[in-house]
Amino acid sequence: MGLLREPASGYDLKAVLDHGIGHFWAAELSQIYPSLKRLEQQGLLRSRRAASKRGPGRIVYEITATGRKELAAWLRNEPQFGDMRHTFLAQIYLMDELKDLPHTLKFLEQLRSRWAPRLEALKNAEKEWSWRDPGFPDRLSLAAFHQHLTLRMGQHAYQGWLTWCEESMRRVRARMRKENQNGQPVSVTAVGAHRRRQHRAAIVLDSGHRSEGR
Amino acid sequence: MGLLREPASGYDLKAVLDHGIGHFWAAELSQIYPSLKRLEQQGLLRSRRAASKRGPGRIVYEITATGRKELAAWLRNEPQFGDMRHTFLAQIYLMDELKDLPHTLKFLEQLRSRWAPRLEALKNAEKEWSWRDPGFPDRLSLAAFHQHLTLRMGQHAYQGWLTWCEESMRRVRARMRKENQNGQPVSVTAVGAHRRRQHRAAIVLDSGHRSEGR
DNA sequence: ATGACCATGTAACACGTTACATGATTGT
DNA sequence: ACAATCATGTAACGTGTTACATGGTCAT
Repeated sequence: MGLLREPASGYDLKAVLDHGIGHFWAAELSQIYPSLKRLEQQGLLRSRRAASKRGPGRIVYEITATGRKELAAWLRNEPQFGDMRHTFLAQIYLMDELKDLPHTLKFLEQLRSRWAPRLEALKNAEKEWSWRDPGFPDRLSLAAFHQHLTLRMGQHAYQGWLTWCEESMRRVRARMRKENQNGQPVSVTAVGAHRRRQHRAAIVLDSGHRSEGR
Repeated sequence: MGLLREPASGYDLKAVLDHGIGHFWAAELSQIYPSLKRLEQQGLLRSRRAASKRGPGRIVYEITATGRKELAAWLRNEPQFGDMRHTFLAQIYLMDELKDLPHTLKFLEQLRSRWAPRLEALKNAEKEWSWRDPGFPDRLSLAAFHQHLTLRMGQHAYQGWLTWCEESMRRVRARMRKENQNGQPVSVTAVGAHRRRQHRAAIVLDSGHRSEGR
């Protein structure tokens, strides 16, 4: 709920989630539909039937007064931080196991080629917005203003990651050059040996071998 | 698994997760222990008993040859991206509902005061590392090199978020000034008056009500 | 003696995903 | 005819969290 201050069906919601705010929230239809039903039963949403051009009848939900109260209370809560379990970082963390810097480099390139287009997409979204909205950056409606804040967050996040990617790729390349010159692997100090004993947990394998994270 | 290239107990693992690499991976003991057992049964880990100064006997696990093969295979997979469900962004996205820019500002301050110390912690970790390791940035062991990459990622990520925080706070303040000039209502909220109920109110659907993200 | 830390585990529950199931309409 | 899109749902499964259960050692 919360997206339902304007009426929408479960299907609509999925579209918003995928295209509008995909960079910080996602959900599957199989999760959305039961949730809508439960929230309606709790009196936080109300629904009505509506026709549809193609396909079966839609069920359009909207937030109730009670729902708004709940929503406001939730918004006044302290910020809630998710768990950020960045699997690809765990992969890099352990990637020395492969002793294969070219692979590390390739891996970083893959990260870049995922994020770069997403950053572009967010920038384009902003640009298009600025065209169609006359009071773009400074005279947005309150709702649009808050939405724009989250859009900017996405940009800063992707930008940071991409900067890191470039830095890392430079460093990996430098290290590869050095290895080639010496003809020797570089390892001098076993950092893990003194204080920074860092091990990597079972969790990595628990997460299974799925190749794509959305 | 994967952290177990050097032997460690479940308890050790938890400590590493919390202190060493908390910025991209977390797990609870109640998840770790069963996982270790299962992975041992699958032949990916082996265990032995060990004494402990305080408390009961430890069970120390270590990766097997089979486990290393699995690990290498996993590392050669494509990067796996988690879902990044940033609840706090959803809160901001919907925060226009409150019509209370001072609250938005306070919220952003809370974000900053969470991230700023974490960025500092990562910078300090790097600085201490540079002291105790003579070949710090350029002559690290292969393992340490990869670990350092992930450390840098944490820094870039927090840095990006903080930059966004500052930008956003500037914009919110500017908007507040403008509202004051125009004589438009700046909703006055009794800051202390709200009870901080734990809410399962959920933004879009029902994201739970965890108050802290680690 | 009290609390902090070491150390291992189980049970119930919440959450999310994939796969399955159904069926209409529109464009090629 | 076939694929894509609209539209709603259920079932099985896997993973992760909280709460519960147990008990030893060390410092104050």
